[in-house]
Amino acid sequence: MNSAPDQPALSMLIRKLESAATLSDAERQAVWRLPTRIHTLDARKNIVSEGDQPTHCCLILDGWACRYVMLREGKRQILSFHIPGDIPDLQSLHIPTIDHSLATLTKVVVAIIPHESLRELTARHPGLAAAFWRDTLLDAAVLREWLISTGQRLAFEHVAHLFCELYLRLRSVGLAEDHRCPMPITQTDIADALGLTPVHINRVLQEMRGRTLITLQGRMLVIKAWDELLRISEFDPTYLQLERRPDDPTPTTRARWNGQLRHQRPVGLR
Amino acid sequence: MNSAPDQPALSMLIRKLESAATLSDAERQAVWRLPTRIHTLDARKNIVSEGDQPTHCCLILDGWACRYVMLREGKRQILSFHIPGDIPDLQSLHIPTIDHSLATLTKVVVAIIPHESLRELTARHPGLAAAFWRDTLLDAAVLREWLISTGQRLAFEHVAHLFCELYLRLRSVGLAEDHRCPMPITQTDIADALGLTPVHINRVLQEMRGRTLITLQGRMLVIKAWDELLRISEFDPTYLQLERRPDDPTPTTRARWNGQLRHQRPVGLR
DNA sequence: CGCGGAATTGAAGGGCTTCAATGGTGGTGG
DNA sequence: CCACCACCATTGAAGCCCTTCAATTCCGCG
Repeated sequence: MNSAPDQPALSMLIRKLESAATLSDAERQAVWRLPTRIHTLDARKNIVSEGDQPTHCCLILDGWACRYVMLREGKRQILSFHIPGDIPDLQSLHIPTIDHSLATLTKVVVAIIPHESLRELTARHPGLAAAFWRDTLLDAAVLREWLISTGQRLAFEHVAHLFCELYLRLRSVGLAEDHRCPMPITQTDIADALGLTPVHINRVLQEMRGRTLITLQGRMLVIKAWDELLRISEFDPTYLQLERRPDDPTPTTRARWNGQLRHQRPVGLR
Repeated sequence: MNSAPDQPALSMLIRKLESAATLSDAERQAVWRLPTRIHTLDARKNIVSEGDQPTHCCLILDGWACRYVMLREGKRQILSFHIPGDIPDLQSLHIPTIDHSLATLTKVVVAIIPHESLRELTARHPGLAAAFWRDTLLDAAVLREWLISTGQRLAFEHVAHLFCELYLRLRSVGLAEDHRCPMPITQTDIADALGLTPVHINRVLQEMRGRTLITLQGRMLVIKAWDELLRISEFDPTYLQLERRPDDPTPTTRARWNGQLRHQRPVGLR
């Protein structure tokens, strides 16, 4: 682990914050003055552990990380995957004791920012506070979609949904294109994220390959049938709040059924 | 549906915000000046629908609500339950298009607050912005715990965990005591929240009654074996960030296994 | 008192798990 | 540069948790 001052970290942060709001010059410069330290971490090391009371947040500059908890009998639930541009522990700014662990999946480069500085920054600049707040809200939106998948989708649909999400998130930070993206995680990681077993994930991937939906080898995912994958997983990108591109799925045709299809009414609906 | 000016609504809001932070007099008075309108809604009506772009937030004053989405074939996933004191659509303040519906489960009384007023309030008072932000972070913490349950726990454990959570949340706003609380939802609602079928929920409840863990009748839950329910569900209240009481489970004895129990290391751990 | 939603029960089946073993592969060191 | 060795991926068989389908009973409410 080394540490040094840095600027690219802050330009990545500013790009992130400006993805939704437009920052004033004063705000941008205030971010620019944030003190950061760069750290490089090996793969599969905890960044923050459950029960910790962090004094810093970390901005991922390179590599993948994940939130997770361990349960009895060694069961692990991965709660989220994090890629460059993410601030996975931003919440620790307002919730002192962290209720899950944060760990690297690959070798990771992070920028460390003191809570103190972020508190001062957001207190002085409401626009920045809103931008950071929004970032944690998007994080929750992804979490909701994971709950939907885990609760309602079959393993095949769930894996498809995860791949769609990760591809779009990676593309939005310039790390994917042409339906190809890095996928530097194991089948066991995917299993623990989806609440399934590695054995079953393996069988699902076999079938995806067999149906020529994807290829996945050498830590690289290629989606060969994007539209099909979207359809199978009922993927609607609205929750990611990304700018749309020509070949993207149209948020207006959200593949969810808003009709009354159960024998009991589906909670209200008008 | 009726509507009228109100003050009890704001006192409930202030109590909520002060549960963590301490507000200054100026902040408290600023909240006090928020314009609110009171509405009464029938049971099982949508408050906000997926795709809407709300211009107001709603503070629940009485009754229960839930977030949910509909999937193909009439499948429904409930994403959260909401009780008095909650602001289930606070996120709409910074995420324009809502990606799920919000509906009443019982007859509900809400206070409606314009986004405009909340934006002005949080822009002027960073402490209040932080308090509202924190509220959405706690919401996400509950969501994470639901994902853990759905991904890793058996139906029996999952139901137990839900009951523990709801009891503590209700008690924290004065709506429960002595291990008894209202539970005005159907077994189908529980099933859709847990990603299970009503039939199976019914069987789980049968067994819970048979083992004298709970009684559940007339929309009232009585937990007859609190400690046992905590143990079974590996319930750790840390994520709720509530003040502790004498008979509460101790956050320090979090029942999660932080040892290395898998044949592959559980992501890091130093 | 009768209606409709909710709860309950039984039987059969399916998606996924568990257990156990084998095959593959990338990274490291000699 | 190649060989070794964890770790990861893959495969098969048996079993279980939960689902599906279909009645039937219970219960709150007008």
